Amino acid sequence: MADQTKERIVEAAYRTLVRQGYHETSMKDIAAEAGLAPGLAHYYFQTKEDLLVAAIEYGCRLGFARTAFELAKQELRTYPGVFQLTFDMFGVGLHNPKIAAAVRAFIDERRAFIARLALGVMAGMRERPASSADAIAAALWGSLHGIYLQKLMAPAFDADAAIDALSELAMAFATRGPSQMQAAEGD
Amino acid sequence: MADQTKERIVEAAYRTLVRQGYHETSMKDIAAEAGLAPGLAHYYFQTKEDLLVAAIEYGCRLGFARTAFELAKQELRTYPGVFQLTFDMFGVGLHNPKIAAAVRAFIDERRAFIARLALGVMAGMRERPASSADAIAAALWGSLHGIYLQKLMAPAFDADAAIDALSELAMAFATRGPSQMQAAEGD
Amino acid sequence: MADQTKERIVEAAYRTLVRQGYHETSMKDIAAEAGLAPGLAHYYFQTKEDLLVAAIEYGCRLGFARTAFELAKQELRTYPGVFQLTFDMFGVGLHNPKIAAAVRAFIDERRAFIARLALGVMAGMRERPASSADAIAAALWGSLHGIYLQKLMAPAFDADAAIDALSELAMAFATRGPSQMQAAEGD
Amino acid sequence: MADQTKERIVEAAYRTLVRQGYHETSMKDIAAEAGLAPGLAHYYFQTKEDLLVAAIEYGCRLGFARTAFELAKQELRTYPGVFQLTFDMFGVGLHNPKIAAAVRAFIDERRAFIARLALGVMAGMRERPASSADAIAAALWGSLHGIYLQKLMAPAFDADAAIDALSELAMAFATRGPSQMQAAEGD
DNA sequence: GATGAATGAGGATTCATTCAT
DNA sequence: GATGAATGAATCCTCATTCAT
Repeated sequence: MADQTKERIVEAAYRTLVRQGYHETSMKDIAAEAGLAPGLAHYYFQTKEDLLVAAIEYGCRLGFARTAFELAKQELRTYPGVFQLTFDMFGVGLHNPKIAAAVRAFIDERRAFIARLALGVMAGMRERPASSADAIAAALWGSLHGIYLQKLMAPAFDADAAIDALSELAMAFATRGPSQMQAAEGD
Repeated sequence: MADQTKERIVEAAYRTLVRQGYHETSMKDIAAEAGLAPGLAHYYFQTKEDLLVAAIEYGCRLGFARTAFELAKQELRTYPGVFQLTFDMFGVGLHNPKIAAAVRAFIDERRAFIARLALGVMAGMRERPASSADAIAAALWGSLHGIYLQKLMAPAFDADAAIDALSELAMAFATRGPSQMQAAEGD
Repeated sequence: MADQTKERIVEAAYRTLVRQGYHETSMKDIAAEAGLAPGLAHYYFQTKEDLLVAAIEYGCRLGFARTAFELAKQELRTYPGVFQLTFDMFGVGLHNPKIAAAVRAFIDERRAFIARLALGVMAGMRERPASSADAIAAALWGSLHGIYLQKLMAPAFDADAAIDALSELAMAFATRGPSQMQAAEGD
Repeated sequence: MADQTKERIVEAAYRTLVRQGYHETSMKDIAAEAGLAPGLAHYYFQTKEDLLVAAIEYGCRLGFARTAFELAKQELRTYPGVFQLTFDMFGVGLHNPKIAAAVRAFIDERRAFIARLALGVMAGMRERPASSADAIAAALWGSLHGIYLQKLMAPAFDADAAIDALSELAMAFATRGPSQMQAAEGD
């Protein structure tokens, strides 16, 4: 029962945070969304920060665990809330170490996943790329999130087209023959 | 004198916002940083939002107007404050239309710049890419900002390597011969 | 306990408002008068306006429910605070719809009471007056409050004498025979 | 030229005060309405209070100097602003001696006028009234202003009917024969 | 475990007033 | 006389947090 209540608070916090953002969400708002007394949130979570960390984790549990570019498009459509909250948290994390840690963990987890994909692709490449799988993963992660960001800021933005373009870039990279430049040199 | 004072406030606002973030920065803080009376900030800017918009613009004026990937690396090193503030603003803009507009303007301006670069590159390509210059610009903008983001969240993160990787991706794309896949098919 | 506290705040608000007037009374003043924390007044009343409306109602509860002219004199002596607050509120209500509503309700209630009296008197009159009971009630209400007003503005003003004069007017009206003018004409 | 500017400020103050009320009107508002610099009002009037007193006097100069009940009705229609400002000032004057003095002067002037009317009427009465001309004037002044007040608070209120009723009362008084009650007794 | 009243510090904003130009 | 920038105190209101019940 205790655990159920705690979960209820976290869920309510997640919903409210996605809707209103960190600074516009009061503990009272969260308690009200959960249908509980204002003081109770503080029984389970010492501070607002602690509750926020839990809410981020909850948001991560919700989505995430897909594959490649095609899935990225679905992801954005299916769990827009996760991204909204994530970006909101980036801002907070910039000035708040506790939140920063939670956000960092989230970034790392996601990038590790993409790094595994990158390693798989690189394994099949004729020519070793100069960049490490890690750096490539970072670039791809960054690209995807930069696209999500643009979509959030301007809902009319064509995120699918951007992801397709990114995919084209990545495919050109993965499937390139002997570098054209070198080829030209070797000519 | 009036304009000087206004500028002084904007500068102070910029510094304070970069250091502490929007919600942790009070108008009083800004006035103190500028060495002026608390009420004065409101004399020049009706609301905190208005001052923030001016600070964003100031931040933009500060940096920006470079060229390609190599310059991106320098940019990040030279004006990390701009990016920090920008990401902070993303978070605020998610829930605040006035800020959102300022951020959107900033995104658009930068992406247009990259789109011009992309067009230049595409002009030299043997094979027309399936994606539009705009979509490619969006993908690249996203990629760069995603990388900046990771750098901000984890200062140990090797942004240069990630940008190099991205550059490799982009070069592979720009210089690819007849698509390998097609080539293979055509074999 | 909650209700008691709320009542305590309203009482304190009433006392302070009577003493200092709406605009010279801060929420902090009221809380201090009640011996409570500054934030508490806002816990029970969302805005200063809301608390003011409650204070007006409280002031009304305090006095009011008497009979005729003789009682009006006592009223003024016994509850001068109610009238002071009322007139203060007229001023505020002139520019503030929420307060205006409260004041209006107060006016209507009092006038309805006087209208009942007027109806009783008129029932006993030989000659139907040209004016409606309502208009007469309005005139009498106005008269009494106009007198209160003069008393407030100049404490030396002889309100009793003015009420006596009004009473004489009203009695002359209530007890008049066939109009003298008509009588003279008819002679 | 100096006098013209001063007058311009007073006029602007009057208009603004009527529109917005004392506490919602800032010195800046008044200066803006006059099309002058914010600091200038303080050159001619040491404090906001002083300017307000001048504005009240100006308002009085504007209207006022009519005759009896029929004129009272016109007055209300012709100069509603004066009354609005007057009542607003009553509220302020309740807590501000300087304003109170201005308001008191205004009351006295008006009542003296009505007292002269009352004396004239009483001179023609067969039977000396028990009340003094002064007390009667006070009652009538009160009545008229009470009616104005109701009109201001509820524009739909039929002030004309109320003034007619008051007129009927007064006429009954002025034209009564030997008091009915006494007459009855004496029967 | 749960409630919600109570606390008090802090924030944005307004404004009468002053003063150098 | 006139300007408008500058001051800083004061106001309403919000909210994380505590605590008695």
